[in-house]
Amino acid sequence: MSRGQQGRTSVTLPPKQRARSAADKQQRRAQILATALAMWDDHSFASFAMAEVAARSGLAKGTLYLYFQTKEELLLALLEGLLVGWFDALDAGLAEAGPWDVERVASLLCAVLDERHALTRLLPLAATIFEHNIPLESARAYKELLLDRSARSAAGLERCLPFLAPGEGLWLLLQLYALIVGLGQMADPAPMARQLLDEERLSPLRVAFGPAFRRCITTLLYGMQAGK
Amino acid sequence: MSRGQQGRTSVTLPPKQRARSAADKQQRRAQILATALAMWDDHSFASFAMAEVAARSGLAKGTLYLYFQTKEELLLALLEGLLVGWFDALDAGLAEAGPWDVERVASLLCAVLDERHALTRLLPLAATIFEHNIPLESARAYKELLLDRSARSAAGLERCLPFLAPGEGLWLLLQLYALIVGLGQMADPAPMARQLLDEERLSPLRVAFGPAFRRCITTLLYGMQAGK
Amino acid sequence: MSRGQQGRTSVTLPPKQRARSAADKQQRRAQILATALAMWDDHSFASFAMAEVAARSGLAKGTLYLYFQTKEELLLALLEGLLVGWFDALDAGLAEAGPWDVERVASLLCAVLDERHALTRLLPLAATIFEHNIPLESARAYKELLLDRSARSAAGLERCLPFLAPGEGLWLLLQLYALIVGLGQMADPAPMARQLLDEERLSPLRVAFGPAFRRCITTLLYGMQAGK
Amino acid sequence: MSRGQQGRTSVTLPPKQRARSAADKQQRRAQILATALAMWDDHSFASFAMAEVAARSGLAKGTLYLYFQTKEELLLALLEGLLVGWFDALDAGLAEAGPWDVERVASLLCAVLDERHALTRLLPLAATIFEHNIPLESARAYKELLLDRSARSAAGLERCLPFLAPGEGLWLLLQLYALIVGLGQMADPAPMARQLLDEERLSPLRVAFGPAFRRCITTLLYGMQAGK
DNA sequence: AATGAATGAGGATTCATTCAT
DNA sequence: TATGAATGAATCCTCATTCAT
Repeated sequence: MSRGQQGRTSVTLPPKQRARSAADKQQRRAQILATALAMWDDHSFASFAMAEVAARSGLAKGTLYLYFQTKEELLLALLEGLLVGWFDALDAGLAEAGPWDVERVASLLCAVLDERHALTRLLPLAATIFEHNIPLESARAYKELLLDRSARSAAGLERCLPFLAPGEGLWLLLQLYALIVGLGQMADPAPMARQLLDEERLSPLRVAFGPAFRRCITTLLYGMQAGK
Repeated sequence: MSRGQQGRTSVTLPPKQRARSAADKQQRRAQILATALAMWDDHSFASFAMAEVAARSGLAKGTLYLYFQTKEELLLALLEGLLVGWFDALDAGLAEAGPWDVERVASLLCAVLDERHALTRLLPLAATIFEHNIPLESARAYKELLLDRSARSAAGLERCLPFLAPGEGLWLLLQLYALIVGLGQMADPAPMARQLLDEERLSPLRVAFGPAFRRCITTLLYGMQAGK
Repeated sequence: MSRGQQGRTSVTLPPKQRARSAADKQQRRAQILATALAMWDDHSFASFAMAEVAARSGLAKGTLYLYFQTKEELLLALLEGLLVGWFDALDAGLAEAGPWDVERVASLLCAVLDERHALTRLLPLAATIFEHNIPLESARAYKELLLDRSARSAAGLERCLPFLAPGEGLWLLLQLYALIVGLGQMADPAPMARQLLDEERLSPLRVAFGPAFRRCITTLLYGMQAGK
Repeated sequence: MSRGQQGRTSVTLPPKQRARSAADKQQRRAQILATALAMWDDHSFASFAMAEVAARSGLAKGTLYLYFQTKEELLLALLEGLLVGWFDALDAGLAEAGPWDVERVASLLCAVLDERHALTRLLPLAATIFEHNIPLESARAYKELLLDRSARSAAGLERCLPFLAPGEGLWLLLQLYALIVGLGQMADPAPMARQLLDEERLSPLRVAFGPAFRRCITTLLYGMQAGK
């Protein structure tokens, strides 16, 4: 009988307790990712330190390396988790009954991202991650996940927005990725940049992610519709 | 006869030769930036090492610091130079006589960026630079440059595209920045990512910057036009 | 049988062997300090390099930073250790039964310092250390240690030398610190200075720390006694 | 006719003007030393930068090296100047008619130092200077100066204080050097140390140079007198 | 004599990763 | 499985000094 079945009601495996069963290990992995997610809010890739992940997880540094081969693999796993959540929410939304118009789709796309602020900071990181040392297999798994889920959601979009030609759903998603990355970066400035933007003179450069994202999406959708 | 009187036609000041006049110094500075620009193609912010800039420039490490106080200041200067060139070309294009339609503006915007591939990799770096140690004044100078030139070009855009309401020119430019950053990141993958995208199965994720950028711009412009 | 059970009699932990227990770590720390102490003999603050400490300790540079946050903290720890030893010896000496006269106290003070030659070179360093980057807390801890131990020893001195008024014990110690620093500097010249002092003509400038210190102390004590 | 005789009333040679005559050169040297003296107040040996001396002098860095072979030689020259002034003042004071008692001599010694605060910060530096690269001849010149002037002043002291045995004058001076160094260091703490000493708890460690120096001298002199 | 651009050795510190326990 | 001490490569930046002009 595994420890996991001994009536332990807590969902979380106490740190420093050995994860013996596969389920325990999965849980530990998830805990590490949860810690990393929380940390990510106030860290850049460079300042995101494995030592701090370990400390915040209540684990030793070496233990992290039992679950993730490198720092990059850990961050990639984090990104995957967020993306899956995002796709799930999007697909669920698109599965609802119509009628769909541009505004409703825009609302859905914004709502789905709204709860996933970390994604806007993590998605641009993907490029940085891939510049570094990650196992080819992890990289391929990520790309395949991205493609498969994109294809599925693209189909949903094409279903809800009849003016989209075949293939335009995927193209729309690619544009969204670009906007998430680009607007995310502008809307989330480093402390010094934020300080500068607080100056009245520079205020026109301020960008609020939510409204800007919505405005972009809407414009894009109307543009695609008009293109017919 | 001094070197200065030899009608030196060469544009490049030989390394290790003292840059005495203001012009010489400007030239040396430009050389360093040119070296940095070339290096930037295969380096991330973290791997971009001052030692390598020096070595590639044929200069000593310390010499770099005569021209740029920090690594960040060097990279910010690089970005500024590219941006200024981009704005100049854009403004020059917009100054030509009309008639302007969406397609012509899109063509201009693409053409202007086409020769400035490095910009798509450097613009997203700005966020990283600002996270690090640069003098507040350098940061402010950059932001003000960005704002001033954006405002000027925005006016040009509003002149050429009558359907743009006041303020929409700047908004359009902000969208462009986001797209440059976002699409740039997707179109310029790290070596490992590129290798993966070469696999047939993942080919739908391939993005060619030029066409994608043009398609986005066109869609956005039609969308803004339709919004009237 | 683990290393820990082998009745390890050696006082020194072999370099590169992991210091696992708290005792091991304390020992490693002490080893580093011992290395630093030996090095200090032929180094100034500026030339005292962490790389050399590491090399001489048979450890990696990074390892030093597991035990001391900065170079300054290491040197401050070295100074603290020497001071504590000095105070301990002084207090032990003063605890012995009297009768105490000036000569006996002078003898004690000299004897106590005699075995701690490094102190005369390290005490003046304190000023330099404090000019640099150390945590405020480390600095305060040092100052409080110095004050507490000084106060305790001052009490001992006042007990043994009845002609000392309350407060004069501490004042005497402050004078001693000044003499240790000042005479220490004169008695321990740099190689070039030593070479010069070897010249017959300059011999009057030679100072032997021990006798000079004793002569100063004696004079001071007689002076304080006469002041009554 | 040298430029120096052309009725130039200013005592100072304008920076960047060539020093042609020997007198001009001497003047330029003196200017550099004056600048260095002013700088020394807020600099340690390490932070005392030749570049700043040059800038403050209105000269180029290279020019300094026409007058002083190394940074250390410059500082040694500065120390020599201060010492000579100190000895001059001391000898002048001792030349006045008696009667001399301990208090009057102490007053003289304090007064003579009082105007030369920089000396208390520079004298301890001598050791550091000699640890570095200075020409042997400069070093010997300094030592001989120190010895000669010490001998002369020692004679003056022995004349004024009849209880001093032959040789005790020089010994007294050596003690003074030690006290200047030692007390100087305690009385002139680095900013962080000063901040700590401002805390009430650590106030007993505060030392005011003037009173402390006087008290020490007095005690020493009474001690030497009593030793008869 | 004056300049100041160029030099380049040198040092502190960080942190992902390993591996002995 | 968990640990965490040890590693060591890697990087930015300083500054006394030189030397071509």
